[in-house]
Amino acid sequence: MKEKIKKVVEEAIKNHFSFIPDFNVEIAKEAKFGDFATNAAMVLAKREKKAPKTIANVLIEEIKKRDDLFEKIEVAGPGFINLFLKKEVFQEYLKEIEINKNFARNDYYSGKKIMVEFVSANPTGPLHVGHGRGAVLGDVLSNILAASGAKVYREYYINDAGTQMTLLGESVFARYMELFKKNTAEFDKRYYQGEYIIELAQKIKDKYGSSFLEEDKKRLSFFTSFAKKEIMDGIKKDLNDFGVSFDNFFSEKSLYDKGKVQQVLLKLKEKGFIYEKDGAIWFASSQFGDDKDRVLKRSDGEYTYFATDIAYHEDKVKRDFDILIDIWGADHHGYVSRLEAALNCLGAKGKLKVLLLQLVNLIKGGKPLSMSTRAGQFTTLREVVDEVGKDAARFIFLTRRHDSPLDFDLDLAKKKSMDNPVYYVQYAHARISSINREAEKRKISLPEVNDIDVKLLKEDEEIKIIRQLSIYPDLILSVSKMMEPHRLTFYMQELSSMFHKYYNSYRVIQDDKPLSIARLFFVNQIRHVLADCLGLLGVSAPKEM
RNA sequence: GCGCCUGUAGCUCAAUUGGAUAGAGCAACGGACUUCUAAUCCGUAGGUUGUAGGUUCGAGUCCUACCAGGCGCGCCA
Repeated sequence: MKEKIKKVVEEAIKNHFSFIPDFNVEIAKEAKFGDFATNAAMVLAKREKKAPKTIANVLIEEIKKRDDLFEKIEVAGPGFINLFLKKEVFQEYLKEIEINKNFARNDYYSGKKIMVEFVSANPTGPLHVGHGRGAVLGDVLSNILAASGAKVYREYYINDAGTQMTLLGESVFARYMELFKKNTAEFDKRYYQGEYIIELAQKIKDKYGSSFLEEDKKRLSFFTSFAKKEIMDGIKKDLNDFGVSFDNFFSEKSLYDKGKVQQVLLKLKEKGFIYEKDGAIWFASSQFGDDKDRVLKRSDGEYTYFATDIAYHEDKVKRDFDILIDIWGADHHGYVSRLEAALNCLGAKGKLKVLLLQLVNLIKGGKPLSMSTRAGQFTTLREVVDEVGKDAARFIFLTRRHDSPLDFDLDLAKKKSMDNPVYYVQYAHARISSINREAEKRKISLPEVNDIDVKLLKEDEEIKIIRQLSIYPDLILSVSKMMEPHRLTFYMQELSSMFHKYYNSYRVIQDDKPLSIARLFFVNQIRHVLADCLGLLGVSAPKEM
């Protein structure tokens, strides 16, 4: 609806001025300011060197000439144009929601291929809550971009090469030896400490017995790959149970196996941005906006993580993606500029968009729980999901902007009351479903759309709710532009609140049958929007609670 | 020391991306179920938006400096 009004204003401007400025149409804060308001006149005022109110009056005349959407148009305050829509515009809008199943979709990213790379946790242990936040952000963002016409590809990058993997193998091996009482020394502090390492060792013992006690060159690589596969399977299961799926799991190791790392270094060298110093190989990233140059190959001959990451991102570019979205923990933010530098050098400037995730603090009994993967005292994603449920976990992860820290209150997430936003929203959906059941009981069913008398929906609350419904498509558009899915949860809380209020003041099913039908139709459009939005969030829309 | 993020009601957070009188929930108190689900709703209170300047018709939002907190600054990942 906002977009529609924006076009109307734009037409009016076109007719009188040679220039179309960047202006806003927004929902009015108060009833006396109408339904929507635009700042177009104020923005134009500067360029035209005229008073905003003069310009506003010109625009109003233009709008009135060509459109009959409006009941009243006024100039107010410093030069806002307040637009009062005719009630029937809103009333008719309900039919659009009902008929056009794609009413909340847009084509902003149409024709664009977008990769969203997220989670990408090292296969050295189970996912913790921080990964869960990234998983939901990536998953929902992907849904929204797809709703805006993009062809979205979800990928998980597996860091299955390098020292961490060796350490993982060694950790399991040490536990294995312990099971045979062969290792009297204390368990190395560098090793992964978690309980799951012992379980993996036990698994190997159960399956292969003592066959690894003898010295064997391939022994360690077996432990590494066994642990990696087991852990990765666990991660995939956790993600699956959390409603998060991927199109592809991309292996870092495969980059080495296919020689991609060497290739990309060669490419950078040909461009002349590689040099040797102190026995190491450096990339001149400072020439592309980074603070300083970075090492790609250490003096001991090992490639750095940065080197493989360049190779990986080059691979993404080659796969023809228009936009590359990476979701990282905020502790990696120092890494953004060097990767951007690399992509600039490779001719993919501006394609990368990194979203940084701040920490999740788990709160229980009013106190924070601390966590650290290495120390083995973390709360896993699975534990949280088992405790509060998938719906609550997903929803709460999206109640904050990604770059602000999130306090996740486990007690609150389980509470079945109005302070729990998940239930509040789901309850609205369930209540409408319940109204439907009551209607069915009384043999009231909805006729063809055109046989519904929407003019009966004339209460202020009804119009206000329809107005809120009408900006839902605009919300989807703006969320996909800004890449801020958390706005959806706020929108739904607001819409749910409006519905609950309405429910308490008006009866839907009653003696007046035409009115009952109109209102039944009305609340079901609320339900449609709630269900659509919950669907994008991957949260269920229950019919009863 | 340098860089990034954050700072809004007692608490947790919003604020349509520069718009009109900065809004919700929690916590406190009072009220509403013989009714389509009370997991709901209604009413009462709370503010120098960390501080000081600046930009303009207009600043919580943009710029500068400072204060406080978090994170990062390796030939680690």
